[in-house]
Amino acid sequence: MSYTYEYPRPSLTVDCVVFGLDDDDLKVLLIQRGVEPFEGRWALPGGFVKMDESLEAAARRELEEESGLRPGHLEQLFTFGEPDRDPRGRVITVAYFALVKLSAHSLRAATDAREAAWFSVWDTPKLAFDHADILNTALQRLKGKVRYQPIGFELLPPKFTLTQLQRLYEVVLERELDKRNFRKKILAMDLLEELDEVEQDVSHRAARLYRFDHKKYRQLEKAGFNFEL
Amino acid sequence: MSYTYEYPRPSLTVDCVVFGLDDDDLKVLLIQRGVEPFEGRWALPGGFVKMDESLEAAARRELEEESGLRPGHLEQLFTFGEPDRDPRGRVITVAYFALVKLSAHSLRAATDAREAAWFSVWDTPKLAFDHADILNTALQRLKGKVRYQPIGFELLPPKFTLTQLQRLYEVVLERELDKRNFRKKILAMDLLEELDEVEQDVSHRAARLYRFDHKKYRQLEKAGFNFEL
DNA sequence: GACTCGGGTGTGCTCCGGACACTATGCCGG
DNA sequence: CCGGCATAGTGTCCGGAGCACACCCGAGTC
Repeated sequence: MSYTYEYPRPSLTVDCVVFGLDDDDLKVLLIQRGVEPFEGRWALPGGFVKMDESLEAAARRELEEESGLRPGHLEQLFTFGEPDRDPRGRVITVAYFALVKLSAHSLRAATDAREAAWFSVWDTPKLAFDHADILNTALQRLKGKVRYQPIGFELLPPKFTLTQLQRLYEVVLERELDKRNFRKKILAMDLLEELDEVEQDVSHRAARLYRFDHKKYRQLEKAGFNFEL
Repeated sequence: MSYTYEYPRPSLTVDCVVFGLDDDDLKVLLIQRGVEPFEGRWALPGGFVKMDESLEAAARRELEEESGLRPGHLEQLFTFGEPDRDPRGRVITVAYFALVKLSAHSLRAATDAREAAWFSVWDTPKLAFDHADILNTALQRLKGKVRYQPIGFELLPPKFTLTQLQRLYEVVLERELDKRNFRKKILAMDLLEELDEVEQDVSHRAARLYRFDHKKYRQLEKAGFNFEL
């Protein structure tokens, strides 16, 4: 089966930049390419868009196929379409930006035998295509967005301590925050549910656990409230 | 000449949402379609991407061809790719968002005889395809972006009064601002060059003219300064 | 020369953000 | 059992920014 058109057409792919948080390290999911071009190189997970699926559905599908992950947050990032970005010819890629709770998932072997692994975003191997640009763009987006939308919670386990939350912001924003001011501010928003539980298995005083209240956030959002840290 | 591929491929277009400011009204550029589908309907300017041009270049080219405009600001907005968004088949469109100084340009007749015209963004005719969604997305982007990046100046003539500038923000943000606070804030940024000129042909006291100092802005930007209104 | 229409200016109060250091609690090891 | 250690958890003060507010100015018109 083949397809013929009057004018040439580019290929269309999606690529996903998936972030996860591992204690004090921000990780990105990469897969090792099993075919040319860039065979053996690490790259962002992604692939071709099917003719009857939406772009976002394609991103979810590729991510599921290549890593087994189902992200808690997924949004379109940017479309990369420089004519020479792929040596095989004109390929446009719609990049997506995703967050997963690293604690909750273990990586499944990719279906097509390529390896998938988490890398620190500050120390990635050389990437295929223009994927370094894409990763960079995603990092900027994360940095910008985390401050005025409560998406950071998608990186943490459902129950977390305030210190974990603060660490998350410190890692993403690349600067230290004052503990008291941070707690004051985040608690004042009244978006965290204080649980009757504390963390387990620590060799010091255990911290209280909190949960993010999605329902309350949606209510406040409707009422014109703006999350801002 | 025809082109044959092993797998089906979508078509790729760009569409531009071009905003201009006409006194107290925010305008968007639309063109009237001369061919099916949606013949006679108004739509965003745009067209197919050539195989050897970048996405942004395609946006600029289409805009120039269909209206003669060269925008002062152009950035990628979002990529729309729902499978059914175009009745002719699968068409992905990369939407761009542009600002022009309406004062400086007159609309050239479109080369392909379709009509181009400015419409108030609050009162547009029914648009072709999903262009109403695209316009909406662009409006949100403009609203969000104008507050923390000095792109609003691209909508004003090179020399403008503070009242004009304030009106611009009021129109875009859809709320009134306090005159004194606005002036205090914008002047405190030290980004406006006060000229030795005043506006002409007004039947009341003439207001002083200012110019935006791009060079100074780039300096401050490098030094970590954040525009914010 | 009086009127009209926007232009242009300063102050005080309030609230928010940021700097800052000590006590509390639980575990561990000696 | 007691002391040490590691992190949890908490309140105050100060300065600057945001906001509300009202009057005189200058130019053109009639």
